[in-house]
Amino acid sequence: MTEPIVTRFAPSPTGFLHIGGARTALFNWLYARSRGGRMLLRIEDTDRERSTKAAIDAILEGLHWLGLEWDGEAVYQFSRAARHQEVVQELLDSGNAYRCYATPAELEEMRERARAEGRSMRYDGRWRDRDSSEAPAGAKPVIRLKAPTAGETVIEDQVQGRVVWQNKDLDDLVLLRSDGTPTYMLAVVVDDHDMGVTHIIRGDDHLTNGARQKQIYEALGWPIPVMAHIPLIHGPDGAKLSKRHGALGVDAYRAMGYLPIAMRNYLVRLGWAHGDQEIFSTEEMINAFDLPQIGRSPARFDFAKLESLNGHYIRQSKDEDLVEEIIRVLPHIADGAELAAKMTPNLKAKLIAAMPGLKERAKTLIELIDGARYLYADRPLVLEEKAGALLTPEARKLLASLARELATIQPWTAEATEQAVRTFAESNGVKLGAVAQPLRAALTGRTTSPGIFDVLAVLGKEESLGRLADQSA
RNA sequence: GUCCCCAUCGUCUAGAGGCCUAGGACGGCGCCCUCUCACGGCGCAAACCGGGGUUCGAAUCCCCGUGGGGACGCCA
Repeated sequence: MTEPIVTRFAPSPTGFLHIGGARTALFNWLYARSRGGRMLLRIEDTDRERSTKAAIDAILEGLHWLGLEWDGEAVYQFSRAARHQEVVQELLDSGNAYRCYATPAELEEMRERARAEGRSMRYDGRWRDRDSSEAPAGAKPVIRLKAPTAGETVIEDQVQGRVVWQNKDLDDLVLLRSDGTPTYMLAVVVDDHDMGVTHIIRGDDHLTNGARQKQIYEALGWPIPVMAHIPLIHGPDGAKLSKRHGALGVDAYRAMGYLPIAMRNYLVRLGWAHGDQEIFSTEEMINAFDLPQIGRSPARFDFAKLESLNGHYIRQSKDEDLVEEIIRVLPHIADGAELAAKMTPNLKAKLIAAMPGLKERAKTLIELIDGARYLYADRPLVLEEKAGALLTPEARKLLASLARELATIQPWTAEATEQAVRTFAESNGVKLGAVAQPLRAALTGRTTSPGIFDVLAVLGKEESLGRLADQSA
């Protein structure tokens, strides 16, 4: 038997869980689930200045919402500082690390000069072979890795393939800051090792870090995890994702009315494909997912496709489930409280009854809520501009006489009302649309509602006639 | 500047030397369905970045160019 797979998602809580992070989490989750392994969660909060509780909560909640559950307790990196320092001492003892007394100003000047002379801006190793006794009195050193200066560092990446760096191009990175706290580069290696992580799947902005981290693993004599660096997601314009396009927190996508299952389906197809298949159930995704099939070029974020997928899943959802989703999203959207306050069992039943007619034409939960407005809006109904235009004096007269016709209908069904309206239009010598459209406007206040016969059925005889009376008076 | 990665329709992608007059999906356009809007059905337009090789044969392999992207912090 092969060893169990352990993946991890390791966000830094300096902001919300953005779309790229969500995809990274999804890939880690899928990989672990597909091989019967585990996905761990580690919060990289060693930057005390920028890490916030709010960001941690947003990340945790975002993962929950997306249905990406991790295994075990979340690990907080900051709490492991003592262990990190212990490992650095080991490195110091084995001669794989050294104290560097160069000041920030000195380093800044060094980079400045390198830039001016067109050389790479690496640390030049000025304290690599100097003794601490040469240090200025009272100076607090950083600890740097004594990285190899010759040969090469190679990563056999599951996505990128074999990537080679000349060691002379890699400098001696800082392991411990002058205040004694560990840097990200060191903490990641120690934590991944201690947590038993076997596969590191992360954004390809970490590819160079991968090489540097491999040097730390080698200095420590630890086994190196399998790495997979996935391409970043770009905005519609091909540039780095900014707030303007897709770099919103996942909570923003929830607020826009997207379903978790649609998000997962959209995200998994960004940079990954399984033949021509577009729609994946979660189970299918898990079964088909693999690292080498991930493309190496960055993908652009496309709202239109996300929306199309979301529409697909809305249409496919059960009516009851959709109403539950609506209720669940209410606290997260503007004006949601208003509807939430009106959510009686009666309204809920009406919403469920209206779903079949509504879900065919909604791409988001928001559109669904909007389309159902005729069920919960205060009366008198406020008409949309276009709807108002439809209710000409002639149309109102027509509707008034239609109301008298409808009042005689015996079993109030969609079929019966349709028959009555058609007959009415015919006997008045007008097209069905000439009656149906003003009727929709009068009953729903809008022009693009569901089929008017569905509306009549859902509202019921009494309410339908009441509203007709309101608008045709 | 140095190092690294990438390059098929507008977008996501299929394609692992002949199956490609390059396939699917989203978007666009047209037609059908139809009480509106959608859904659904049918159809159309739309791509192998450029140049050299290798080969009987290249979207697929190699090199160069060009164009994108990422990394070069006592941030993560």
